[in-house]
Amino acid sequence: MDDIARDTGLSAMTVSRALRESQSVSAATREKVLEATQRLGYHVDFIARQLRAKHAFQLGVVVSFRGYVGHYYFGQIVQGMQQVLAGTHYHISLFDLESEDFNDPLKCVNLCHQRRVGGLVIVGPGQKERFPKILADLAMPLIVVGSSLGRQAISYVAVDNISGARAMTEHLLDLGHRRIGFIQGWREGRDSAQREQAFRKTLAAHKVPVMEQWIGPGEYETRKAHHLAMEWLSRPAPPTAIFAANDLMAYGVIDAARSLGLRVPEDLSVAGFDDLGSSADFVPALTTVAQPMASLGTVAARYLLDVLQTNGPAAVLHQKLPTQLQVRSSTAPPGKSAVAGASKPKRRTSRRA
Amino acid sequence: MDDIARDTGLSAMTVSRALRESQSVSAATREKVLEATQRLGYHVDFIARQLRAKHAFQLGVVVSFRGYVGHYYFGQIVQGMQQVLAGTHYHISLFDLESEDFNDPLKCVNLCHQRRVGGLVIVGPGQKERFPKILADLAMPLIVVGSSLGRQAISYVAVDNISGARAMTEHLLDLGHRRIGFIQGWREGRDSAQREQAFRKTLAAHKVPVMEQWIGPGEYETRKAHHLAMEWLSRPAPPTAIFAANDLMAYGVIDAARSLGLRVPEDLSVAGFDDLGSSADFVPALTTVAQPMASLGTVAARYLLDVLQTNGPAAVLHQKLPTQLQVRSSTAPPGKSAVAGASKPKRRTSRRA
DNA sequence: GCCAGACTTGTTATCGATAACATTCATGCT
DNA sequence: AGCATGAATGTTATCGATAACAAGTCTGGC
Repeated sequence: MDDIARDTGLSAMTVSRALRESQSVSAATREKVLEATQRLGYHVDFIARQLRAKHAFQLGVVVSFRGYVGHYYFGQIVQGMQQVLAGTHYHISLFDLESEDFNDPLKCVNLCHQRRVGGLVIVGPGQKERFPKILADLAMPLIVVGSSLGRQAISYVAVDNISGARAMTEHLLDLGHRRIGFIQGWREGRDSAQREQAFRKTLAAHKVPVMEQWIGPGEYETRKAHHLAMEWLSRPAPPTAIFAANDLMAYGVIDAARSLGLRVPEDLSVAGFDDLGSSADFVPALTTVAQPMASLGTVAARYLLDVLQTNGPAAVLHQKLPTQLQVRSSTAPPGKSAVAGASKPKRRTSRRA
Repeated sequence: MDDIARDTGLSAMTVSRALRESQSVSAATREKVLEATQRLGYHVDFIARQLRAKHAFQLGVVVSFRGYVGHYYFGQIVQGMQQVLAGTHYHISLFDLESEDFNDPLKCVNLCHQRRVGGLVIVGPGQKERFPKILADLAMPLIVVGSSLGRQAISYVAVDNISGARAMTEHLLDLGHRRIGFIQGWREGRDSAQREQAFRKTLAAHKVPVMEQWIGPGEYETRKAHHLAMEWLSRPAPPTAIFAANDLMAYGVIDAARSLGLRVPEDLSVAGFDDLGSSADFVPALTTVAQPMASLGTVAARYLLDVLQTNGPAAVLHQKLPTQLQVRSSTAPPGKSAVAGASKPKRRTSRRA
């Protein structure tokens, strides 16, 4: 600030230049300025810089606080973003979908302009329908994370549910399973539907019949999946494998199997989707499809930064990140005994962790 | 902006006033201004307002992205903060403990001044040692969330581990348990130590001997607790109840009991600490100590807002929030059979959810 | 009829950094 | 010598909102 200028006998302008540009300031002057800056403990005021630059060096993350911030994924995504932003001047600002009323495009625009947010990351399910219209009003780089939006002119980065579910289904088929159940997630979200479709198509491609009685809703909830699995497994001739649309439901299935005296994976193979942090430590360790959540954040942040730097017309990014099949201890070839039903008691063995 | 002023034939000042103050502007004028504001799609520029007000209407959340953002609690705390901030103009900005180098007090001050952060919320373990010094340099309201700092002149809000662990221990004693194990969390953190101390003291107060062989380290990890419980439970005369310092470890204990053919809670009572979202849905539903994580955020945000509004010298807040005992299905009076050991197979019953 | 006091609106200066333009000074060329 | 060139620095204006102060208007009371 002016103190530095006075201290060094220079003008504020020169100080400003010395602190930013490498050209057009003599080495001796820069030296002096830097020294004084250190000594007086000066630091640029971002707000003022932002006002002049019409730019706040901020990326907004729009998220449902009520429904999603407590979620495991949210932190992962933010962490991925931060990795990209660490080297830059950019920061992350959180916007609450509920309290800000992002349903109203006008308010949304207001807020972003008010805060001079450089770009927006929309996180979480259920946003896809309303954001197209908002974007039209919003001359702002924007990317939706976690939902694939189809062919719309909005950028998104999502996880490739289809290849992930296909890989898992093939894994179960390769093990020899032919009687496979599938537990669905939310009906509203596209993710679960894609996983289910991939499951069905992969079975069909391998000429394995799809058993409609073993496809049912679990809403991504442990408890609902538990109930469903109890039903399936306590009837005669139950499935030999169950593929749940997320890990939490897989936990529920495993628990149901146990309370019926079935061993996992000997009597029933169970597969999930997500690879939650706890899934590797679960007993038995869960076979699942790992979602690259941090990478979602990384890609989103990098995209916005790119767009902001080129400041040309924003290229639309439609990216699906590959999943990774994590084969652990909850899946195995089907045992002969399982066909007989669930009532027969078995000897219990300790499981590999 | 000026457009509004021109449109309404008023001065920018009057427009500014009409949009903020309820006094000192005539109703007719305000009407006109608001109408024009709507029509022209105007919105105040926060950056400019901030520059003038020397104040950014932001609370910084300092958190270890690497270690804590993915954690379940983080979202809860942020959610709690947002509840308080929803009615205000304040927003949440995230600062990464790692990439910002908050170890260096100078850099920390710089950053906060640069961003004009109004107050700081420090989240996560392990901050207590270094922040005192930083605070001295930092003329900024600050509160540490989740760690009790003892008698230092830094505000904190934390969970009352001691009363929580005492309540749980008394619950187990009330049920009739006398052979109770305890699984510790991280050695470094104070939380686990406090829970353990409360456990020991409560036993002592009830003249129940503390069994050192049934107190062991679990590091808050499911798997480690699983191993430890396997060891304890496969020996003769095992404990009839195990109190784990967090829920994840309780899951591990329940799993260990099951793989040894023990029923929970009939043969072994298991208690946790945290009340994770999944714990109520776990089968059996977990008896645990609920931590008011969202309240931590709420209290922290409210404290900072208070301090910022009074702008007098900040009163130091040392608050411990009460926990709540959640009695569910994983604890019960000790069965007679448990004393005999773990090898005898039992009939399996379905459990209450 | 005139003025105190309340009410409403306008003017100027400011927050701090910096873009755009102006100025100074030294060097090298004809 | 005289002037063009360019490097280094200084001046002014600006981003947009608003605090502080100024001024104008209206009311009622003497």
